[in-house]
Amino acid sequence: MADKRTMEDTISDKAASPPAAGLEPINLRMPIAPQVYERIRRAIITLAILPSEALSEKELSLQLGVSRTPVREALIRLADEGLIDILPQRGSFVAPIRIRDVEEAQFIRESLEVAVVGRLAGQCSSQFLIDIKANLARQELAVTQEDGDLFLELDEAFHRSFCEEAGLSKSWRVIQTVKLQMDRVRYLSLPDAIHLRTLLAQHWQIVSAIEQKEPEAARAAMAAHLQEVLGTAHWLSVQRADLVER
Amino acid sequence: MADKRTMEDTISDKAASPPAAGLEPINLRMPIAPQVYERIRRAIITLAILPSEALSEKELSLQLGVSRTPVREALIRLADEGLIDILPQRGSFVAPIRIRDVEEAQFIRESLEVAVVGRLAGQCSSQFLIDIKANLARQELAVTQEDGDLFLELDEAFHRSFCEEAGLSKSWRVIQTVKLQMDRVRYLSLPDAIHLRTLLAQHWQIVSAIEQKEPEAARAAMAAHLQEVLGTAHWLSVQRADLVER
DNA sequence: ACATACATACTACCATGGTAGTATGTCAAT
DNA sequence: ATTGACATACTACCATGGTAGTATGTATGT
Repeated sequence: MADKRTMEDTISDKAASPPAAGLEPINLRMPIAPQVYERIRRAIITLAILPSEALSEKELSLQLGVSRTPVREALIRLADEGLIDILPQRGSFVAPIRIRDVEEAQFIRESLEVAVVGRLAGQCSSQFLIDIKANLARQELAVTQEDGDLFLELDEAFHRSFCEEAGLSKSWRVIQTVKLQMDRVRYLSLPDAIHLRTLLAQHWQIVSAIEQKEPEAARAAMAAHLQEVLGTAHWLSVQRADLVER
Repeated sequence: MADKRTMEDTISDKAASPPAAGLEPINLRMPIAPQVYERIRRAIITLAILPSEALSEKELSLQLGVSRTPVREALIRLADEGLIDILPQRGSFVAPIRIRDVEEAQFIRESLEVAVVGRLAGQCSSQFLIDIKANLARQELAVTQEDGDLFLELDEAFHRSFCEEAGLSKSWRVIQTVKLQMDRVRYLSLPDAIHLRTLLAQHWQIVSAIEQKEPEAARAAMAAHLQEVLGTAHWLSVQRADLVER
């Protein structure tokens, strides 16, 4: 028992953890718990695991080829962040997409990120403007190539860079956490290329306002941009009522 | 082994978990992990455990009379919230009071709570105004009696009630989490009765602005109120440089 | 005096087994 | 058909032992 990471480098094929239903395998040479968290989070966000689906410590640990402890820790953290509902002694379940939760997540994110760009419009480095325009150029490409996943990645970096430039790393963590509630909605609306064009245009407006050093304009542009997701959420709540809980 | 909660109701005095250095004993009939979290959190906030002090899973589990598992889970959560630094394979330590972290926590809290009262000034129930004035009356008493702990408790309820009235429970959780970074500062400044009078006056201004349905006034009053803590933080960083890290 | 190897004593991390609690199906009694 | 008792199969929760990794003191070699 407890072989852990010894002799594991020898590529043993005995009990070579099953295909793992869409979960990529774990690297046993690095801290396991964060990897498990990341795998499950991605699976939920990309709807590889659907809302209300049951997750059990035991089953996940078998699929991932690790023990139940790191799985349990990952589930606790995901429950903290509202992606999972843990019912004591009953089971853990992927949280449904609650329209109410998406709205509040949006409120929190808007409050914070509007304040962040307000600061940035007052003072930011010229290098920051160069870097973020480079990012926007890549977003252009992603949109024309209709590469939704790439756009999502660049969008994440776009928003994160505001917090980084302002020296507000903890703020980004909060945003990132509440954003999880919207990410499933965003993922569902990805295929819509027209929608992506809209988002990109809004990104440009935000950057312009910052460059012109107009805090109020920047705040307004960011608020308008972030409120986009509310529209798609309501749209999905009728279009995909099977996934979204009113 | 693994006696858990069986035969534990018989008041056995064998190995009756030591005095526990200021940590109140655990009720083994209720979920243990949350209780452990709460005990350690309180001990850190009230500076019963000082910044940079080492915490070990094993020692805490012995003091509290529980196993290492719930202790470990509590420490992970506290690390998530920034009250503890976990250095893998080295140890866990109470996070120092970093002036930088206090400032960012203040930024996050202000951004959120200003937005909340802005909403409330637009629309709130009359019952809410009655309840919150009752709270303020009790705050008056706490101040005149110089009962700092009671004031802190009422202050917490005061701020929480805004989020509750607005139906923003998740927002309160975020505020509560970042507030942890300031709580140690607030705790240090408690004995100052004059300071408490100032805070109470600010509370009244906020409520008045809401009652008059003046969102901008309410936002400004809340912002001014929440910025108070920054002053005391900087004051403490020279007065108690032993506790506060610049 | 000053590096360098090594034993020792910690730590967090992970694996694993046992326990109470909950849901559900089965079957008898009404 | 309904209800209630009970066996069964789960679950999350907790206790505990083993492992690699890190720090530190202590000799040993230069």
